[in-house]
Amino acid sequence: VVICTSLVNMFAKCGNLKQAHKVFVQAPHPDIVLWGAMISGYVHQGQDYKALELFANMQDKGLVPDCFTYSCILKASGNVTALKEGMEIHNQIVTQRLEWDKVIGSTLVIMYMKCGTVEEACAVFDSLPDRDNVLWSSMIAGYVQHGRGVPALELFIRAQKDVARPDKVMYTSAIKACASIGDDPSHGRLLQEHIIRIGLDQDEAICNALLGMYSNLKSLKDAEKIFEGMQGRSVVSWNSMIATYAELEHAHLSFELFKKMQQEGLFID
RNA sequence: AUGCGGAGGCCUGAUGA
Repeated sequence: VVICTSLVNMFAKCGNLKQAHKVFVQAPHPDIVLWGAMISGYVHQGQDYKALELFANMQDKGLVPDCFTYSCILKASGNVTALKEGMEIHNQIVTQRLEWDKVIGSTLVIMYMKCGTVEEACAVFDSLPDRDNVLWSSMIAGYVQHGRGVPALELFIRAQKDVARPDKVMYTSAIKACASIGDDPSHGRLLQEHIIRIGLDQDEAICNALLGMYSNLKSLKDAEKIFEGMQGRSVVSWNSMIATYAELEHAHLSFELFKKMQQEGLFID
């Protein structure tokens, strides 16, 4: 069954769900890990309803979910905004006393945020004693998605004091928060200065996020500065800059950059 | 024993509200 689990995982992650399922149904002595691999596979491939269905089947067979299965299924519930199912699963988690698990905690927050229930997400967040980078950034990103940039930034400030070392993802979440705050670039500039100070200013994801931020803030000059200051520009950065020109009504510059991109021999997708 | 089968947050983009 261990080998089969590994095979299910491999086939599913490669996108071959048929083959994964075939191994899954033939596996001897199916256990919770095997089911977890299959459920995870469906979620990975965006088949969230299939995953929920499988989760129900698993419980009908008398198998008790563990942290891994719960985190997968909460992700699936969030993806399809199945709030009712998500809350039922949450209750079940509490009865099993697994609600303090780190991964469970952040997937609960993500699920509630995706379902539009910010209050529920906050309640979970507040109840957790240990908050890591993932939890904080999930929370910040959730607020941003609901257009609440100011509270998102306030969270970021708290997060910086709470966490040992804020990581890249946390900074990109904070950048997005700044981007979502109207047309006021001051927060964004301060954050950028900080990012330069800690030496993260050549990280590609960070640069792309900053570029996008200045684009949102309609500050073309700043966006160009970021783009030009980048060492390794990927297709993403080019697309970002081209889109920025287009959005800020510089169709000509947008096209010029597109041509330049082709000259540099980059793949256009 | 944070290792030896499965789990969590991040970068641009599509004709449109």
